[in-house]
Amino acid sequence: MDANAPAPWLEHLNGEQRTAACESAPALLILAGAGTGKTTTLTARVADLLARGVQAERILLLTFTRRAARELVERARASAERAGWAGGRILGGTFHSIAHRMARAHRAALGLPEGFGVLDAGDAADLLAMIREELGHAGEGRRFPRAPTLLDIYSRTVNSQLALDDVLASSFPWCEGHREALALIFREYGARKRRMGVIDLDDLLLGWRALARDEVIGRAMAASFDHVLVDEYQDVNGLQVDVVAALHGAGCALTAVGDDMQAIYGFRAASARYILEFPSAFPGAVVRRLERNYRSTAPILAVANAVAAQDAAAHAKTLWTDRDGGSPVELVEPRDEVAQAHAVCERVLESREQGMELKEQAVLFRTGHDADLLELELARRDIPFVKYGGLRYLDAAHVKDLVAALRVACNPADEVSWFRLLQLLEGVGPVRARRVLEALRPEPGGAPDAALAPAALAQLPAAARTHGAAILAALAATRPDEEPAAATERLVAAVAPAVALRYPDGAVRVGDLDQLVGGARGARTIAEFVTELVLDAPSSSAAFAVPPHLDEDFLVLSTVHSAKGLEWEAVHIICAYDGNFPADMNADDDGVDEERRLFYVALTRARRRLHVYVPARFYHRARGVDDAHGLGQASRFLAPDVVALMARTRPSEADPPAPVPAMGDRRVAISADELFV
DNA sequence: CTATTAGATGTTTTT
DNA sequence: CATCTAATAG
Repeated sequence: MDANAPAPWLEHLNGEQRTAACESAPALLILAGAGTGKTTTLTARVADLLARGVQAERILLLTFTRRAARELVERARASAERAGWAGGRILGGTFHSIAHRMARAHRAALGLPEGFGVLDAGDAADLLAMIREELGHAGEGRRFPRAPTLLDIYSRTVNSQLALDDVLASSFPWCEGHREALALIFREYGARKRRMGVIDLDDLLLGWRALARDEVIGRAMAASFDHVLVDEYQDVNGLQVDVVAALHGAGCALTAVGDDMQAIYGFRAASARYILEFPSAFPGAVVRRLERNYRSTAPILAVANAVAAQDAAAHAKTLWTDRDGGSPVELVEPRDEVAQAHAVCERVLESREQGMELKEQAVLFRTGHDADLLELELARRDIPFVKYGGLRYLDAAHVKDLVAALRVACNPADEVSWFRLLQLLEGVGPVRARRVLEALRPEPGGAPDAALAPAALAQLPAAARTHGAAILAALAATRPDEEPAAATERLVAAVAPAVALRYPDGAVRVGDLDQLVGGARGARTIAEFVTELVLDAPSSSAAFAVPPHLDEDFLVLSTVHSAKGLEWEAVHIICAYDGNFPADMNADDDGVDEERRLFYVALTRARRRLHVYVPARFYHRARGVDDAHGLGQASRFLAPDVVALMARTRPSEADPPAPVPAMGDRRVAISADELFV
């Protein structure tokens, strides 16, 4: 490539970015600090590959989220098209979604039935809960890990590829006494999944690795790609590295991009170790660094660098910028979380007055919970917002109910979904659900069949028969290969009356379900639609303070984890007190290092304005219950040398005058009519 | 057998 | 607060 006349897709890159984008070594590691143009460089590299004649469909792009995949693929395609390239589709997605694709292509080799289902975390926990109960660990008086904890242990064991003993000793020492019982449960869990014809998220990775390592299949798989590019490599775990290594070993060129300072998924058995060991794991690998930051002002970078410097083990990698000026980072110390919510709102509105759209501002926090009070305050002030992270759409009980129906429709062997669906009916608990299920089996041990409704309905209490009959009829009428939207519509109609009855706010929930019908329109089969929901769960739809219109301006609320890879003009980091940030559940040395990186990620999301809030008092319980509170210590990451770089706003200044709610248009009902209906 | 209640308890982050 | 357990009412 002629350096004097760069190709159009390389024009806007600086020297270090261009070198990285055009590197032709078979293994390349790009160590890219926060805001150094990582995405730009990766995009340019893809465009460059296309220009050099690599076929689009022979490029595999692995990213951490679907959103990132879409963005990268679109940008790369756009710049390649501008350069006159046309045609071909880059294969891009998360490890899990690509793994699913591979599993579908090699279903038989993996011993999976047609239309096999993928359990999300909630389903997996339900299945584990079922086994836990059957094996008699439910009410035996002594403490035994609950289903979500069981899933944590299981998942961590699989993803770290360590023996159960080691995982228990290092991460779940309080469960060590249950070693045998746990092993038994996990074995049964595997057997049950096989019988039900389903796999979980971890199985997707296990399956892909098995395929990639197979003499014949793996070779064919690798032969279909020339280049594999992996984004956010600091957050891969051992399984994912195995997959990538297998492909590379069979001839695919490998590009990894990441920043060890931003490794924040240790709880998922990811480790920055893999990015640091990249050069020795892939001999001959070329390493390129990007250190010039284009995102943030100097004061923000200074704070971020000072926090990063607290990590003794981290690479000395100081970000620099030649942008001068910028307002100092503000450290706000409100009296308590109520005052914090006020302080955030004041600053958000002030920035908006100065022309900064709400969308250009974000509030970041350690846990979804941290934003509770703020959400109330935003709602009170009519400030629209969207919350990412925390509760997901798929976690809502009624959505799970419908998904259970969809799953049963394309896989009658899925007993966990049957179980859930049946308990939606009035007067049906675990015992009756089980009896109905037995009545639905054509023969003992066989898969339940919705067509056997008459016998099953006899097991239901009278009140549940109408709804039960409607649901079973809708299931019996549904074919697995049917148009997903039509099937979803029918099932929603059948399930809706039961949902409306089951939940206090039933009407709202039914409305939610109708929205799913629209979502089904894009998918080819029901099974595919459900899998899409699992692998790319829409983030909470319920978190709107005002009705959502996508073109409307709204403030972004997000966990730091969900904010990864994103940036805003102004960032507000709330609840930065010790015990929360770092979380004291993560207080061992490795844990604190990871929390520090998390804090670093939060700091480096900001372009021009950054505010860090440390409430002096915080409540142990969300609100109202009692007055128990702790005295907040500022996060240990806000060490004196860090604070010295910030502008402090003391409590008295941080506390706005007591809020005066607008009372002008309020109405208070004094009628007692509702008592006499 | 299920629904309802009271009381205890735990409690992140995500594909 | 949400979720689970145990005890009791229907």
